[in-house]
Amino acid sequence: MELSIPESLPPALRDAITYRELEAGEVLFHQGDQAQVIFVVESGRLRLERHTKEGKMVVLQVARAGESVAESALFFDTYPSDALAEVRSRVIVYSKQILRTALRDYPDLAEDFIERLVKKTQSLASRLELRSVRRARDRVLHYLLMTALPGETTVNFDRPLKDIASDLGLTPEVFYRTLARLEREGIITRVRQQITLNTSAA
Amino acid sequence: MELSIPESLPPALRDAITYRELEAGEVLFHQGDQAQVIFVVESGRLRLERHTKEGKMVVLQVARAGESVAESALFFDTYPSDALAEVRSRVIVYSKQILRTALRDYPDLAEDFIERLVKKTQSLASRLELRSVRRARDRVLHYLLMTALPGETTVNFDRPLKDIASDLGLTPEVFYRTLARLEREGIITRVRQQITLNTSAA
DNA sequence: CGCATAGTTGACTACGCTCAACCCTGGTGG
DNA sequence: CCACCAGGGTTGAGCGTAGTCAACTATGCG
Repeated sequence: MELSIPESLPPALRDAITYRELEAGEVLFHQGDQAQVIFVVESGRLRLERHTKEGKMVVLQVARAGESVAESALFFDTYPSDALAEVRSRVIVYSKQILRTALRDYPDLAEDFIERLVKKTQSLASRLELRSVRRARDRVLHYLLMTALPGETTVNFDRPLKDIASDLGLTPEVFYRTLARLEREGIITRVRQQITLNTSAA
Repeated sequence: MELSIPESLPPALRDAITYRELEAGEVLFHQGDQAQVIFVVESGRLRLERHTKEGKMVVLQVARAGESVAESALFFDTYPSDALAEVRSRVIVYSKQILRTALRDYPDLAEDFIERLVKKTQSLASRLELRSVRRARDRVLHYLLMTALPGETTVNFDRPLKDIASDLGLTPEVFYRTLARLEREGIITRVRQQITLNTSAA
């Protein structure tokens, strides 16, 4: 029983599901909006971001197919961030009240939900760790190492580099420069949107 | 039924509880240690921190009485961070297997656990947002605003300022300087470990 | 073909880090 | 009771590096 697989869900919850299509760039919800529902990405890609009064922006999550979004709505009345589609996307919409009931009635579902949340906290903790690395060069390397699948040395980007830069908390200029420098130093090799780590990375 | 209140727990879980006392500075677990148990702080204060290879450190959480620690052990085999007591502390120790069973058997408990996790993700997201503010002055103000209880304008620190600085991702020197500057500008007032925001903060 | 957006590079600036010196406090022991 | 010490707190000076602004090229996409 998994939140992301409607067919696996109990009837009460399955029947309450609706869907929503989003064009690239379309906003799903805004920070502060009343939160009655939570979402799972069915296809495409959503970006959750927070904006500070000074105009700074942080990417909290990039949600791809199967990932859930706005679980915090279960315990809060409003959404804590903005969410928008980076590409044309389709999301599954779950009623908050019905989901809460289902979580109580179906231990499998609750377990799946808890696992999602635990992984989300892990992911956020990793990003926080990444941000603590000050030098752009080190941060980029750290990022590449954590992003490359275990055993792999190649990272493929399906989004513009400037978006990756903002994930990293760097300006695009600094990110480009840093990649160029790492390539000049022979530490990485770039082919289009694909980056390979050359040295035997620890 | 709350994880942090042993008396409220079902017998199977309540009987499996043990306790551990920690001196100030004592380590509860290290990053990478085998994770068989999770914890709730009964008294005192724990700090969870991650260390990068380059020697940088990030504080992931400061856990006080009632807060849970290392929930991720439920789904991972090892602890993802170090945990140590900042002051003499006492923690409740829960067996991971028994807790998992209890979460399936007791919806109230699962609900409490989910709520804890949701709040933790919120808290991590807030720290990430804080880190995205670059200027020390703005970051400190942001921090003071988010730390002051709603409606209040005063923040009391029960830990050394240098620890707060590291929470903020600033060196102690920069933090001291920034506080001094804000005080000179009349924006805050300091009395010992207590800081008051003067202006009508938005 | 033209426009929008991503990517790239240079030059300058701002600001946080580092190192270093010093003060102040509380605690310890002679 | 004082001397000493350790740690937190504070301030100064100089450096390194990420940010910013700006100009330009490359790459789609209508």
